[in-house]
Order: sequence, then structure tokens, then C-alpha cells
Amino acid sequence: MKNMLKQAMLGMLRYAPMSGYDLEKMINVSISHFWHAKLSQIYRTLKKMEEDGLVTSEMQEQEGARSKRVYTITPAGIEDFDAWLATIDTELDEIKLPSLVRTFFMGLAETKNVKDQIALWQRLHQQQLEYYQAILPPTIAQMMQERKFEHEPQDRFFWFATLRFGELYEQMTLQWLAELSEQAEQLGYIKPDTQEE
Amino acid sequence: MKNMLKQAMLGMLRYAPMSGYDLEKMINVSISHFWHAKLSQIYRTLKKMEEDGLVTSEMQEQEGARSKRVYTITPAGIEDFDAWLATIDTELDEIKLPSLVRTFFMGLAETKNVKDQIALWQRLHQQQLEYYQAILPPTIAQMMQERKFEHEPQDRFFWFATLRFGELYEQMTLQWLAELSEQAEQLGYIKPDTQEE
DNA sequence: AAATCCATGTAAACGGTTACATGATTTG
DNA sequence: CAAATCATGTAACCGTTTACATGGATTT
Repeated sequence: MKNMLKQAMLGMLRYAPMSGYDLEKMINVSISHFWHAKLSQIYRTLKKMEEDGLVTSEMQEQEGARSKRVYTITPAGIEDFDAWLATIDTELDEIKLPSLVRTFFMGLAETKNVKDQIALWQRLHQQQLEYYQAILPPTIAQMMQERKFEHEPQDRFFWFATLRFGELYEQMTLQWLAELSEQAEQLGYIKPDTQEE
Repeated sequence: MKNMLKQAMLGMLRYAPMSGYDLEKMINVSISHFWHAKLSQIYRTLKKMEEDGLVTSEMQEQEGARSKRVYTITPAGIEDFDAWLATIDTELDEIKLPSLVRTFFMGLAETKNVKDQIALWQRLHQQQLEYYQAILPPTIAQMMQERKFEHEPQDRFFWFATLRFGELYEQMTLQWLAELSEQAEQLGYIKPDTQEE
């Protein structure tokens, strides 16, 4: 997998200086549906980036709260990030979807299981769709304000374009699951509703 | 990321014994659009699986070709695989999409670049869609025959259901890209067609 | 004659997760 | 008063990639 975490972190720091803890929030909320990272990895990566001169840090005192180490992107960091943005990606993303691996082998599973699994996926993706549509947009807008992201209308445009991708992805998945369960039921590969356990 | 490679390999071996080289082909063709692995990792994993008693191997001579080490799933391996299939996955897949990270930061990029990148993605996804629709189905069918996969109609059904997912995924992505480029152009975030370089 | 495919592996490095360690402040 | 949030880090481990090493058979 491409080394995207460094770029994602530099990108966030281009909008505003922030701590490792803040970066984790930005990544695991704003772009959670297509990238994620654990705090431990973020701290390690920040250390490495500071050694490489891409960021600098200083402790910042806070009234009534413990102080935090705030990272700021350096000119070298900006150069590195902009150079990456100026390149063109010529390969499709390599995706790993455990649920599709499971689906591939479902012909070997119990029909009761297949039915339950598909029903659960439908519920989870329905929830996720609602999360993208109703909960995430205001959360992201609020986050950008709180962390004082200096940005232009076009930044906002592309941020919300990635959200739109999430929405379309969930809708497509729900469509696929509906098709799958309908056809599987017709062919007798999953039990039709009998209600009782 | 979940430890899917072991399950994917056991699953393939449930249908027919095969070599590490064959397994790589099965994984990187049949299920390439949602899982992949390098040969070196496959060989290491096979070694580990043999130590754990999930598979056994024996050298198999071939006329006019070098011999190969053919792996067969053991009863313990079947048990392990079936136990996994009988569990229900209660979490959504965690996806990593480098192209979406790039999109998120496109407000900071040159408009010329954005335009070129989106155009290239459109071409690549169009190609991939055609690959799923025209090339993969016969390739997979042929592969299953050659490697003597003993299977039932329901196996086939779920194999092609994962292909259908790939098709829908590409169509959805193309729709998203069309929407994105249209809106970005309207708002002046990418240069409209001027043809000359 | 060269390139690709078949075929198997090892070693080092890298990316990422899990577990551990600590403790103050805020919210329910 | 308990749980969640804020806040920073280290160490060990695991999964994955890249580079190395080898060589016969087939296709172009």
C-alpha cells in the first residue's frame, strides 16, 4: 500500500498546525471512510517527519488542561506535499475487502448463515449511509472551524466530494446486497423468511 | 486488517489441491479486485500453515516441466475454514483508498493537474469496467475448469456475485467522477477543455 | 535470440496493530 | 462517581513488500 499517511498528515497540517491527537481526529473522522490510522502510528510518524525536517513542534500550554505538542509544517514539508500533489497517480487503488472474500466462499456455507450475514451487512451499510448523509457533514464542518482550518471554497468542494463518494459507495453496496439476497433466495441458496429461530 | 489470506488460501484449497504458484494465480485473478498477495507472502504463509497442520504438501513430478509442490487441505484445515465461514462478520470493511486521499486535498492543487488526474481516472476505471464485463468472466470460468475445481451451482453463483460487485463499483466510481468533473468545471476549479497543451 | 511464463524460496525492511504505561479533565 | 475524552508516548509483534537468487520451458 502506498505510503499515504505521511501525505495525509502533511495535508492536514497545511491547513492548520495541530497536535498528534488532533491529527488522529482529523484523519479518523474527516477521511475515515477511505483512510485511517492508530494514534501510536501517528506519533511514530510525526517523530520521523520531524527528524526529516518536514515538521517542527513545540509544547503549547493550555489553561485548565494538560499541555500539548503542536506540530507545524515547514517549507520543506510544504515542498514535499506539493510535489506529491503535482504528480499524477497512474494506477487504480488496490482494494482489500474481507466481506467480499467471505462472499466468494459462501457457496460452502450454511444457508442460514448466509442469510444472517447478508441481513446484517444490509443493516450496517444502511446505518453507514445515514451517517454519511446526516451526521458527518455537520461534524466535519464544525471540526474545520474549531481547528481554524484556513480554506477556500474549492477546498470545501473537494472535501465534500469525498463524502459524496462515501454516500454513493454505500448506496451501491446496498443495491448489490439487495440483488444478491433476492437472487439467492429465488435460487434457494438462502432460506426464505420463516421468522421463527 | 483482518488475516484474510489464510482463509482465502484454505478456501481455494477446499475446491482443489494446488501449488503456491497456482494459489497466487487464483487469488490474483479470481479475487484480485478485493484481495491480493505477493508470491513471497503466499509461500511463507503456506509454510506456516503446514507447520500448523492445516495443509500437507508433496512434490509432484510433471513431464516436460519442473516439478511442483502441491498442497492439500487437511481435516484440521477444513475445520478451521468452516469454523470461520460459520462466524458472522459484524464490522464494516475498513477501506484504504489513496485516490480519495488525493481528492480530499485537490483544493490545494493546480487546476490543470486536477483536470488531468480526473481524466486519467476516468480512463482507468472505464478499462477496468470492461475488464470485469468482458475479460474476467471467461478467464475465471476457464481457470476453474483447468484447476479442476469441484463445485456446485451455488459456488458459481457467489463467485459471480463478487464479480458483479466489481462491476457496480466501477460504474459507481465512473458516475462519481463524471459528477465531480462536471461540478468542478462549472465552479471553475478545473480548466474547461482548451484542447491545446 | 529475447522475453515471458513456470516454479520455489529467503532476507531485510517497512507499515501497521496491540498491548502497555500514565494521568488530568470533562461529561453523564 | 464512573466513564469518556484529552493527551503522549514505547515495545513487541505481525502482515506485507521489495530485493535477491535460481533456472528450465515456452512463446514471440
